[in-house]
Amino acid sequence: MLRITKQTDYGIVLLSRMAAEPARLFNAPELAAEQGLPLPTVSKILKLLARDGVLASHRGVKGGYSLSRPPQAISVAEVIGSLEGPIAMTDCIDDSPSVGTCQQEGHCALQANWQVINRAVRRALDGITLRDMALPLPETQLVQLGRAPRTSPAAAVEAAPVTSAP
Amino acid sequence: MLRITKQTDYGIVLLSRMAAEPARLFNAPELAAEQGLPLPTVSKILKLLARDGVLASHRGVKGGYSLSRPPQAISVAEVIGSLEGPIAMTDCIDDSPSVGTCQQEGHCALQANWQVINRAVRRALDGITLRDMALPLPETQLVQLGRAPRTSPAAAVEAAPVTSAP
DNA sequence: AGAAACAGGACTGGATTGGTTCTGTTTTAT
DNA sequence: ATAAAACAGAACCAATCCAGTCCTGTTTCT
Repeated sequence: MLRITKQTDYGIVLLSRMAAEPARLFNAPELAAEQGLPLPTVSKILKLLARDGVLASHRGVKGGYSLSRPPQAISVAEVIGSLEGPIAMTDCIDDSPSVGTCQQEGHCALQANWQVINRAVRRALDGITLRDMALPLPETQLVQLGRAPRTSPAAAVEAAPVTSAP
Repeated sequence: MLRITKQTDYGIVLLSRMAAEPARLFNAPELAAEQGLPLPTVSKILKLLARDGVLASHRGVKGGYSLSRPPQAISVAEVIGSLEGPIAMTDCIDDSPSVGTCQQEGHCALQANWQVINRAVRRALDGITLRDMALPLPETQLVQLGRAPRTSPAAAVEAAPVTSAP
């Protein structure tokens, strides 16, 4: 339905993994190997997330990335916004509420409509946080389910009350 | 944030216009001229919407398209689904609830996560109908606002209760 | 000092989209 | 009956965008 770039897809994967151990420091090679993704791509994604304040970066030989905030304080909307760019659903719509800067007259009379749609989608995505995406179970219980703890299972997320915004 | 193709953008524009006069029959050249869009593109979009049952088509020299249902019975989700294709937000996710057909092991453990996101977005878009997008005012009142009735204003949509799903 | 990691670019092959065009088929009007 | 107007469906090309890589810094730990 609505398309998302692979970058964003990977980003959610990586962040979901990190949200499972929110305090830990991860570095790019480690995450790339663990998730089976190419290192340059992982690196690129993490850089973007760090630039936009989703991740905190630590340079140097023992450096890496960590979540800048607790998982429940990072929304999927913010992640998508970071990786997908601030491009709204259609060209001339931005976050700016100033209407009337567009050339296409008859067409852009619908700006307000798209803002309504955008707002509804954003609200939906704001209601989902990394805590909902991460495994809500400690690793010991994961092993009980017969899964290796190196993957981010997200098995019980199905029943998470994600749509009930706070 | 979430990207939408220009086709879908135009589609919403056209349908919003049509929703202002739900019973009327519009033909492609007319809509193209009125909205200032190229005819072949408009034609293509209307064809897609007709194929998926959003529009009813009437062939012949006095033919054209009309909404297949009242505006409040056509959701933005359906329109986007028709024009954007049934492609979910990420590759391996479809409407089918059958999980486990994907190759990428560690990666696609997050299927359930994306389904949560998809469902939230879909619910948000399901709550917005063409009635919300169309001008809720008759043309007489539009003229009072100093606008020519040939454009779809969507001025008062701002306050529409779109996010309160039924 | 050297190695390991992040920062920030530029760059390229490939996929996707935007938009057009062409050949039908149906219906109305002359 | 025939021509014109409109939809149906498919093929097609150019331009854009994305995925993924690579390169040159800069920072920090050993």
